[in-house]
Amino acid sequence: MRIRKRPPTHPGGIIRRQYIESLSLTISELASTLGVSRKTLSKIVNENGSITPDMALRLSKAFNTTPELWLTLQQNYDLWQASHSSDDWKTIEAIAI
Amino acid sequence: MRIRKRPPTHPGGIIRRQYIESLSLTISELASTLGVSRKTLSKIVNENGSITPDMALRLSKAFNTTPELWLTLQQNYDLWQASHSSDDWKTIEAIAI
DNA sequence: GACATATGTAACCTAAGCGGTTACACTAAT
DNA sequence: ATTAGTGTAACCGCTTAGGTTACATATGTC
Repeated sequence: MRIRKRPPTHPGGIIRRQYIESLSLTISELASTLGVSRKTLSKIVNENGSITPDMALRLSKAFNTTPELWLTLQQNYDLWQASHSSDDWKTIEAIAI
Repeated sequence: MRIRKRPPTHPGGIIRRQYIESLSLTISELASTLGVSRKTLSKIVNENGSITPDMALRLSKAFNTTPELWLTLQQNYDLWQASHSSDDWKTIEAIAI
């Protein structure tokens, strides 16, 4: 796999820069639009919460994107975190084919 | 988004057909190779468990694939489930751009 | 200055998921 | 009959998502 030195962009940063700041939304407004609590969106935007499949569907409707976009961002982020939080998996031997 | 009538293939089914059956592995053997409990792998193979980022890394080492492959399969599966378990997100209005 | 709004965050709750061990019943092969 | 492999249940601990409520801190606006 490709090795990244720094963590991939957290989806929350993209929501903040590409949508909230660009469109002059407030977190409270957007949370209301998405039908989630202010806390839930705030955690994500501050890169302290995760995009769940349900949230990905909501974002895709609000921003006219695909839900996969958001989940893939989250996936890349989670994968980087997992690969740096333990070394166990590195010693697994490939199964002969 | 594209509409699928039936749920996307669960990653567990692929592990079963493409690896366990094709290579005549046992679940116990593979669990041991992956460094997880038999229960954890069994749940996944029986399509009752999820591929976590950690598990994706383990599978990628054992099968010489990318971890993204496994996570994307799981993502597609989870997304389909989420989109069919509630209709809340369907009524969200797109934000004007 | 007084007030309202937006925000981050903490405390608390419920519900759920993951992963582990142990144990039991079932099946299939030897 | 015995063994190996399996599904699965019961239990544990830990973590997380999401909600509500409440507080302190800005940053406005009148």
